[in-house]
Amino acid sequence: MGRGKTEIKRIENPTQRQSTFYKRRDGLFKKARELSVLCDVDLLLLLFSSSGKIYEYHAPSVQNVKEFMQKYEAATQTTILRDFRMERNAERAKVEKLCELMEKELRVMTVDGRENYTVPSLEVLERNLETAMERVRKEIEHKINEEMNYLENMVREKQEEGYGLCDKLSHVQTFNEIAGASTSFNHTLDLKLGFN
Amino acid sequence: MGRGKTEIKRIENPTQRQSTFYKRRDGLFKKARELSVLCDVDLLLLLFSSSGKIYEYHAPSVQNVKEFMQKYEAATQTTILRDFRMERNAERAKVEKLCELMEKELRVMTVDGRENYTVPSLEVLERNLETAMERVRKEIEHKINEEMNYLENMVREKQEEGYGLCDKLSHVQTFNEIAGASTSFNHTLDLKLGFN
DNA sequence: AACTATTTATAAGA
DNA sequence: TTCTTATAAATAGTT
Repeated sequence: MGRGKTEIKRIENPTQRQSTFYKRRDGLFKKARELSVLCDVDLLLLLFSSSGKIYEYHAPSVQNVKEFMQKYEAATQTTILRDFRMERNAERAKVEKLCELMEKELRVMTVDGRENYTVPSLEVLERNLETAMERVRKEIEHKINEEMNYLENMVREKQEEGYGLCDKLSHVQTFNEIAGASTSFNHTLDLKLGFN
Repeated sequence: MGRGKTEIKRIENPTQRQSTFYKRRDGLFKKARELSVLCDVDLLLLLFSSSGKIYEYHAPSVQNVKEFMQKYEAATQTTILRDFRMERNAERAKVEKLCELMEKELRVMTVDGRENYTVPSLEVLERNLETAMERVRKEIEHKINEEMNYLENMVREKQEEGYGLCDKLSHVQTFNEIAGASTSFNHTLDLKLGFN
């Protein structure tokens, strides 16, 4: 229609293309609306102009694009949305399996009633528990040693402070009472703190 | 167009509606194709006839409906597909947290080096391990008792079979050698099987 | 599905 | 983008 027949191929002149786009876009949307109304048709029309602008029409019976796409998916058995669900379900299954394994391991470790043990598995468990117990005891020993060291260092520091104090004292003493008392003072401090 | 103006409202006559549907559907698809080709437009047209049949057209530049919807989603910042992803991510986070907790519990239970224990927590762990160990030993005892009982029953059954055999034997004996031998025979059998 | 009178869409020009 | 208008295209009513 119009003053000359047009071949259906890309219009290279950008101005002309843009002009044609406006006219035909409006025409298409009008036709879409008429069809959906006249013939009771659920219809979705989405388009991006070459400049990237988006235009959409959906039939009055269609609430929104998402709803329409869900209907489309259901009708075509395709995977517009479903593959996300499948992906998710696969992931969930994998994770559930992992959880189950960990749960079971925990149940076994804590020897609750629900597990069905065999004598050999119980013996393995007993050995594992013994190993764990050993580790715990070593760890406790280690921690206590650590604390001891820390306390020792504390005491040493205090002791050094003490020495400084004693030096001062001995200094004072050498002036007041003549030397010899400071070393024995330090020895008694060592004994009180439990070092030797 | 056509021999009379048509008001744009639902055609109530089903035959006429169906006829109009075919004609206008073809027209719409043709217009859609022409627009997408002439003006270099990404376009998707989906429709359901009132009978539920689905028809679709997408521009040559569009590979498939899913691809187009992803573009649409990106352009509109809406959530046709994304809410599934969000849902999935939320779920994943929840599950990961649970896994982490269980992993940690397992690490604590097995006393591996990565955990940072305090002395009181180690003492709690030691007590738990002791409890578990007790349970394991009780379970072993229980299992062994179960097995013992099973074996005892087996033996008792065998013994009863043995009695049956002896009865038959004694019956034969009474005919062949006169009564008296069968009871002593059974006593020796009892002794061989270890009962008394 | 096909025909065709008539309406409608739109190409070119402003 | 929008209007105009000559003309091409679509289609309503009919067969």
